[in-house]
Formats: sequence, C-alpha cells, structure tokens
Amino acid sequence: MATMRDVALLAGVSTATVSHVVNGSKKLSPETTEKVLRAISQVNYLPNTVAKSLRMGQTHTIGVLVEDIRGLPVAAIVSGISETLAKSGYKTIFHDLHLLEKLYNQYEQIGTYRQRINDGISLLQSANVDGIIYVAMHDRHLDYLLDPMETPLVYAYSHGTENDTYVTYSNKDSAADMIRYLLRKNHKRIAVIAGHPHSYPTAQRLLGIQTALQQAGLPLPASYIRYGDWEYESGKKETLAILQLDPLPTAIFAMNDLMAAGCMAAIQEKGLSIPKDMAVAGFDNREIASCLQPPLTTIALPTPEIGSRAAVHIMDMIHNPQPHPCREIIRCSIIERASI
Amino acid sequence: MATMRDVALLAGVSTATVSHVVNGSKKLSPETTEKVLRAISQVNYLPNTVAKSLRMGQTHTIGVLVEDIRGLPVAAIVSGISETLAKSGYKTIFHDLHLLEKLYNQYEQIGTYRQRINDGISLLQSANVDGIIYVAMHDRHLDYLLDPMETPLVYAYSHGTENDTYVTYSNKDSAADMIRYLLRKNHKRIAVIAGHPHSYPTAQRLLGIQTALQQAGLPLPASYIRYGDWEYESGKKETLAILQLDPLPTAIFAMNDLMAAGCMAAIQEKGLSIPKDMAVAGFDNREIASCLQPPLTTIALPTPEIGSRAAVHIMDMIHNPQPHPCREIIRCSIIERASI
DNA sequence: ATAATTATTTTAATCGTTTAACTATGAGGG
DNA sequence: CCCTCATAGTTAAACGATTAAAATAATTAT
Repeated sequence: MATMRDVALLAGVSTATVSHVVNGSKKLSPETTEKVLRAISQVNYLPNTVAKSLRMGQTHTIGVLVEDIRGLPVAAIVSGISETLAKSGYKTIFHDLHLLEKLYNQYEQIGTYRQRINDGISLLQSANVDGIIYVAMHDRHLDYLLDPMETPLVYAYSHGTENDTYVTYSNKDSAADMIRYLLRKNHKRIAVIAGHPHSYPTAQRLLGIQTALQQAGLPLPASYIRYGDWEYESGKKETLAILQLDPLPTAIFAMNDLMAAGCMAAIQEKGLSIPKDMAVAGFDNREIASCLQPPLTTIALPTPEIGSRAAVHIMDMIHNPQPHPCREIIRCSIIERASI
Repeated sequence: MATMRDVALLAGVSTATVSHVVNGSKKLSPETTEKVLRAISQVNYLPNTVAKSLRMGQTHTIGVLVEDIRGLPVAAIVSGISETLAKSGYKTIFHDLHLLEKLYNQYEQIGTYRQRINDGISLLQSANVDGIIYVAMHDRHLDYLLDPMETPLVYAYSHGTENDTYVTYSNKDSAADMIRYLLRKNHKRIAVIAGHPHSYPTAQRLLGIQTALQQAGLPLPASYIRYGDWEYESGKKETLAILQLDPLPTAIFAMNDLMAAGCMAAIQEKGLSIPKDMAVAGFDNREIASCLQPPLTTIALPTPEIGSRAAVHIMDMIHNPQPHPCREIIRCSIIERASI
C-alpha cells in the first residue's frame, strides 16, 4: 500500500503538504494541489486510518455490541445504526456476544454473562472506539462495567437505567394503540395472550392495554388474560383455554406474532373463522405475519429508527463533552392486514 | 486511558519491559514480571490496539462486507463468521452496503452498485483489515475491484469465480436429497415450484431434482415445473395451476419456504389435506416453517458453518502467503416435520 | 581476580499520519 | 533599499506500541 511518503516523493513536496491537500487543512497553490492529486491517483494512495487514528486520538469508529445478531430485531437495528453512522463517516466495529436469549434466563449463569459482556467492552475499548452502542434483547445496565465518562455508551432497543442514554420503542403506548384500533372495529370483549408473566414487555404492554380499555370504560376480566412463553405452541394452548370462556371474546391480542400464529391455528381448528368469528392481533411484524391465513394485523417495531437514533445520540455524545442523558421512546405503527 | 509509559513509570522499568511482559516475548525475572503486572492492574492498562496495529502492520481485524444484514441468511452467516474469528483473537469490522436484493435486480443500477461495493472495499482497506469476507446474496465477483494478492478475499454464501476462494451451500445436492426423501416416502409424481427462471439457485436445484428423478427412473414432465418469484403469493398461484393437472402430483416441492407456505394455503383452500392428499416440501427453514399447519418439512441452510468456514479460510489466506483458491460447498440437511 | 558467558533490561528507531512552529519567498509601503 | 506582512511550503515532534541491537548485571569458567 502506498503511503503519504510515496505520494510526497512523487509529487516533489513534503508529507505535510500531502496531508494538507488530503484534508484541506491549509490553503495551497492550485499547482501544488494539482501535482499532489495527480500523484495520489497515480500510486493509488489510500490514507492509513490506523496511523491517522493513533495521531488524532480518535478512530471515527463506533463499537456495536450485540447480544446475538440472530435475534430477529437485532439485524434491523444494526442495519439502521450502521447506515446512519456511515453517512457521517463513522465506521462500525461489531462484536457479537452470542448470548442466546434462552440461555440468558438461566439466572445462575449471570456471572459468565457479565464476564462476556465485560470482555466485549474491553475488546472494543482497546480498539479505541469513540463510543459504544449496546443492543440488548432485555433490559440491562452496564454501569457496573463501564465508566460512562470514559467511553460514551448508548443502549438501543433495551432500557438502560435513569442516567443512561437509550433508545427504545414504546411497549405501553403501542399496545394501547392496538386496543384502540380494536375498539374502533367494534370489539368490546378482548382477550390477551401475554408473554412471560414477569418480563418487562409483558408488564408494560398489559399496562397499555388496561389503560386503553379503562379510558373506553371497558373491563378486562382476569380470565381474559392468559400468559404464554412467546412461543407458537403456547399461543395455541392459551387460545384453546380462552375458547372455553363464556362469554367468548370477539378478539384476541397476542403479544407476539408467533403466539398469534398459534392462536389462529387453534381458532381455525375449532372451525371458527378469522376475523368473522374471532379477530386476532399480533405484535412484532415478523415475516410470518404476512404469510398467515388471513394475513395478521400486527404492530411493527421501529427497528431502523431505533438504530438510526442510537447512532445520532452516540455521535452527539462524542461531540458534546457533557451531555445530559437522553431517553427516546419511539412509537410503533400498526400494520393493518386482514385478521381484524 | 493508561498507556504503556504509565505502567513503565509506575513499575520503574522501561516500556520495552512492559511490552515483553504483556506479550511474553522475552524471559524476564519473576520479580520484574510481578512488578509490571501489579502496575498494569493498578492503572487499569489496556493495550492500545491502534498503536499496535500501526507498528505491526496488521490489525487482526477482518472486514465483513455484507450486501444487507436484513437479508435472512446473512445475520446467521455473520454470526458464524464473528464467532469463529473471535475465537482466534480476530476482530470483525462490518460494513453494510444496504443493497436490497430487489433493487439489485434493476440492471440499470449496476453502476451505482459497483460504486458502493468499491467504496465499501476502500473503507475496509483504509482501515487496514487483514482480510475481507464478502457476504453476497447473489453470485458476484469483485475481481475487477480488488487485487486479490493485496487483501485476501473470501466469498461467503454466494459463488465467486474460478480463481476465488468461496464457501457456499449445495443447491443441487440438497434439492436432490429432498427428492430422494420424497421417493422414500413413496411419492412418484412430484411437482416443482421453482424460483425466478433465470436465477442460479433455480437452475441448480432443478438440476438436482432432475438428476435424482432420473436415477430413480422417473420422469419430470414440463407441466410439473412452475416458476414463481420466491414470494408467498406466487406459491399460491402456481399451486392452483398445479391442482388443475391430470394426473395430480402427490407432492409439491417449493424452492423456498415462503412459496411453500403459499402452496399449503392453496391446497388447504381447495379442501385437500396435507400430507394425506398432497405432501409439501420447502427450502430454507425459515421461522415460518415450524409455524405452518402442519409444520413444514424443509431444507436447512448451513449458515453458521458457511460463516465459520469462511472465517477459517480467510485466516488461512492471511497466514499462507500463496494459497490456492479453495471452493467449499456445504451440504444442507433436511428438517423433517409433518408436511410429508 | 579476570575473562567469558549468560541473563536481564534498556535504548532508540520505526510504523504513517497530523500539526504547531518555523523558513523562505514575494509584495507593498515608506 | 530596508522593513513589515502575507502566503506557501517544510521541519520535526508527537501518537503508543514493537523489537533489533546495545548495555548492564549476574554467573561461571579459567
């Protein structure tokens, strides 16, 4: 690879001049500029980012730490992050912790998790990233690991603590929006298939559901709330339980698309028609939603925006020495299909 | 951030000594080692990778260039890549070209595509990556862009040209395997819903299908081959056409899960039962496959292996100055479910 | 005791940039 | 003709690590 020296030699100037041409950091005569430019393209010179970073003390690189890129919303968030960063000339260095969601819930392993997160942060730090974006599947805070003044940190998708900057989506409002949508379609008895009972999304979405129903003056009987485990089979199972109820609800709101799919299967197995006999709503807008029969009305996570906003925040924090923590909660949108 | 100098000062030795302790590059007295180690943990020293890279001329970083991380197999491949690289102490720097598959097919845009790929490569090169892994959705060769001797390049998922090293999966053999599986289940009349007629996967899979049928002495009438566009709706439409045929096939092999889902919907709408009246096979093993009713028997792409093997190859090429190009074609596996 | 050998640690150059400080050149003013 | 000032370009010291070669200290051999 050609260096600045090669260019300087060929153009008959000093490396300082080449540097000034490359960065426009000083006014130079048109002839010199021309000479240097010609030499640059002649030897096919590309600036050595490593040397530049060492000298400048910043790498223009953001470390993106993901718990697992295979987690579905993660890729879309990373996509949003890297697109926005690239537009501002930042590179993305990416470290995957391979922390599968399922393993995470085994509480006894928490120690090894902290270890791996710690290692990931160290890796990024020793690569001299200018900032770190942490994409977690669950709410988590790394403040025990990282002096936030040392390397700026933004959480994307999950919540941080009060003093952190994070970008997430609105569980509560989005669920409330879906309820309001169902109400507008004249549904008054709405059953809910929730996720894991103690998880944050379950609690928040439930809150939104209750708020929206309350505002409409409608009850949410306890029997209308069933808890699944986010998987297809649990959607099926809980729906079968719901179908025993009297009075039967006219709509079921499942807290993710997988359970909604199971829900629809159960309804159809019982010979009921969707949405005529029973409406179904989902959450997540996964690929499966548009392939179900009928296509599933669901809530789309604002994943590209989450990534993009996280990128904006981290760049802000890098340029602003003393920024106040910023919480940004993005509203989801309802994807109308034929299941309601 | 503490530097080697800080450690050296605190321990009362030279930076060279610190370096030797850190890297074990020279035998030192136990007392000195001890002193240095203590100083390191006292000032919380992390080696500056940027400085090390500049000095050593290699970054221990692999550039992963993906056309679009949102493409479904891509995240799993990247996951495999980064996991394997991390185990050998390599970092992954990742650049997403945001080249959506659909846009790519607009041939007139090919110029801007080359431009973006070119820019992506330059970005990675000026970050001094030790090698590049290119994860493309389609067969593509970048030899017009990159002197392969300068930066080692491995293609993952898609094919390269004859002189490239690439890791991909077997379209032909996998399709043949599925046919043989159907034959073992006593299906003799098998219809096919192919993808885009001129695409490489379509051609290769068709070849495998024909080979397997021929070996079994069975015909594949032209009327049994229908071409879709990889989307759900086309699977439905082509199945309706197939259901008009006489004699009716006993199985339909769709070349991806989306079309298989459409196929199943069409079959069930006509009041036929799966797999009793008609068996259905898919390709890709997307999330949807396990959520269909009945769950879809399909072919799983060896995505983690593709990534992992690509990582191994790139590391080989970095350490081997004059490597011969290597083509690795990984066989897929059949995921048996209830649709056959 | 001294030389030779070995073990341990240091010196200083280097990687490819950036940039403050400096030099050289020329223009304009008195 | 000398002085000031602006302009154009150069010099050389960083940035934080590695490492050959040199220096020093500790052992062993003679």
